Amino acid sequence: MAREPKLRPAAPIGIKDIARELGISIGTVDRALNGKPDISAATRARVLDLAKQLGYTPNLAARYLQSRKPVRISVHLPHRIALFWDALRDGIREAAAPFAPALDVDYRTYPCLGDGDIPLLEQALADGTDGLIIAPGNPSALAPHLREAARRNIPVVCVVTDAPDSPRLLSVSADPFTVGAVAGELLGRFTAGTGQVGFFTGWLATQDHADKLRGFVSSLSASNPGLSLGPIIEAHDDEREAHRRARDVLRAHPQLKGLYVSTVNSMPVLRAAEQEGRLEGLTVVTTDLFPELVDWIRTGRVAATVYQRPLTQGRVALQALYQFLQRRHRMPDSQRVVPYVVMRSNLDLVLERLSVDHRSGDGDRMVARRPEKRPPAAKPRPTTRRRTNP
Amino acid sequence: MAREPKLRPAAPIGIKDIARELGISIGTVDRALNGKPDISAATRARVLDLAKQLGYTPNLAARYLQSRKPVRISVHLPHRIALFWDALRDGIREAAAPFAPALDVDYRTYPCLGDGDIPLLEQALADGTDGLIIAPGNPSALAPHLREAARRNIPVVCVVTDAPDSPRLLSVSADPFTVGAVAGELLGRFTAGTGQVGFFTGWLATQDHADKLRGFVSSLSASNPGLSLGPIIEAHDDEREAHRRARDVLRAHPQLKGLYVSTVNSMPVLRAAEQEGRLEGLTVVTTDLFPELVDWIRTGRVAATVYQRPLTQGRVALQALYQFLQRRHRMPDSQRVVPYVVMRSNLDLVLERLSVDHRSGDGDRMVARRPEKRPPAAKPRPTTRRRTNP
DNA sequence: GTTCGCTCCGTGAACGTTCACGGCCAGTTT
DNA sequence: AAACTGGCCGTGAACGTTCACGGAGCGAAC
Repeated sequence: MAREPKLRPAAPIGIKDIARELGISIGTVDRALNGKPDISAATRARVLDLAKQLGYTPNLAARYLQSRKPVRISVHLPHRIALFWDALRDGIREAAAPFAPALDVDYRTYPCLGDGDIPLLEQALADGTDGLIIAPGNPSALAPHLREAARRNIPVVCVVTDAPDSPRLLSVSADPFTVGAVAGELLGRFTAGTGQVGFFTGWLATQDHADKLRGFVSSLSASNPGLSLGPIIEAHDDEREAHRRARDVLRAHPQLKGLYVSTVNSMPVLRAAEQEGRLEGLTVVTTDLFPELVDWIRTGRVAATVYQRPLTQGRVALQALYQFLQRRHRMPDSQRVVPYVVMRSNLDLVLERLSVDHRSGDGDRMVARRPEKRPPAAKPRPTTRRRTNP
Repeated sequence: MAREPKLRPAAPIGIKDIARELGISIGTVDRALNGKPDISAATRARVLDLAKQLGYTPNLAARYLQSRKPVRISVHLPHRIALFWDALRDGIREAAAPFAPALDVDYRTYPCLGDGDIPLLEQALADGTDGLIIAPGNPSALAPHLREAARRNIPVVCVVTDAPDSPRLLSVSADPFTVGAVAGELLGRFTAGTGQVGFFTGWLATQDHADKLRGFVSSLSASNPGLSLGPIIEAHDDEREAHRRARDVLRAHPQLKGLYVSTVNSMPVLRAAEQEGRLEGLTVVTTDLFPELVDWIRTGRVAATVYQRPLTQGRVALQALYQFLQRRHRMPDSQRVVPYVVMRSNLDLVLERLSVDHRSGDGDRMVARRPEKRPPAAKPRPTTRRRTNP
């Protein structure tokens, strides 16, 4: 354990080792390994065999040094809701940075989920790209193009949403069932007594939203037998509709104990509850995080929000894709991100992490907006320190 | 937007561009840039100037290709508590994998936090290492060695614990104040009515534990004015002592409403509560996650646990260190990881992530132990899918 | 004046790949 | 028989660095 001169990994075997062993030239080995023409099937097989047997792994440094074209990854994401998708793009950017300049990511944006992604995908396939990161809004319409990508050996990673019936390398998402289940458990444990809770969603026909509802139901009464699911409201991503329906529902259910707003934009519902003077008696849990919500959490009007961590989703997606492109490493085909439970006590920490990722850009997205007004639960200050245990 | 042949980044300038510009040889430029001897101060300055002016960045691929010695990072972590530190090591391993074989991590283990790390550090400095990841158990005793490392330009990253008064590149930790605050908020919101809650810790003299207490206090009554902090128990990381003290405290405080166990090993306290028949009336929040705890959460006997995410801490630490070693990129000197709130509803998802990281090894750490007995809240099954919104 | 030593600098060979080029040998066409 | 074709393969130059070697210049010691 003391000296041990850290024995060299015995010079990993390279292309020329294979050539020497087989008595052929390195050019031929190159052709065999990279699936190029101008080589007989027999020698190709021999090379491939020996390469596998010897455990050959290409030296990526040398490869990049030679043909200095970087790996190209196309990222196709919607514009709306900007805050969410921008964070996702940031996560990708952050994860891609260490690999520059061997990796070249280009971002393309289309207006709205499921609307305009197909032409972009066609174009990327035409222009030639090495890998794709997309958010399939309409999996069935996308399917033929994904099959085409698979045929051409272009790996595709799905983020946030999934296209489970199409060929794709893997999908990254905050498991919607768990997101709903966490919201249900929080609401169940936060709310004392008996009664009903309301569930706001976008479209129930949407897979993700339906999963959230199932998760929510599965844990709500398990956590608090006194609670049951009351009204289920589809807001259709429309501010005015959401506000109107929220108001109506609150009036129709004066006994409502809690709300789970699972749509991206929870503000209309929150404002309606406030205007109806119902906030006192309601426990509210929302989804995701945006500037307007920060203050509601800080003041406790929203008890908690379940954050789907777009930044992390982006990072995981890019890393998985790049690892596959470089060394054909294949991860489990469903990477599920653990959602954050964000409450008043950890809000600042979450926001800190969010703003940190903006060294390169605009910088003022979530945090700067609300300076240091409410002292966010006393900053830690140094005291005596001795030893520490996790 | 359509054609755009993705203009090449105009061939990043290299060592020979500088040489040509200055009318000297690449060997000299190399000596200047890498601080080697055998070069006059004048030419060195000229080269350094021009390099900065031209924005020269070394081609890492070429560098690695040539002098194929990898970057060496030494990781010094305790053995106990194995589960926690092993997970941390796994996080490092996982993050280091993409950079192999240009990165060579060697792990050294000492028995217990703060006990035996110093000789290891001395040895690593003597053997020559490019960077260090450590968990400073006793910052003041470590200080001179950290200064020595700084003098030799060897960057040091602290994980889990910190040595804020010594020079170090940065520290990664789950902010203990927030960990305590989250526990306090959960306990406050989970517990109805009025009364006292107990706080179990290791040593209050420990910085981290004291911070957790402060965080806990700051959010407990803010979340539930009816609750106040009752007994504070130091268990000194001793199973028997913890069990005995827990029993005594429970008997002395028959009205206790809740418990927060902030020590690594919460089992003695939990078992004492069970034996005393007090579990029904107690809301229990713990810290971190280990196999024995899984069942307690699943059955609801433990309401939630605040998980400090050693895996993520390891990943962040390694990435920060490697980025600094390669390109001198410097991140904020305090990387704070957002702790997970783990409850019954997301327990399986967290465990899934944990077990996934064991492709390479033993594999059966947390998950395999408890197969599929209790159906963990209905797996999602496919239904109709149309479009999706985050 | 030769030898030695020292400082500073240029030279060229690696490192593991990729790729364009050209060569050889079969078989087929003029 | 010469010329052409196409399949298969070897050759060698790059890619941007690092590093060992050696040489030019210059002053000091013999």
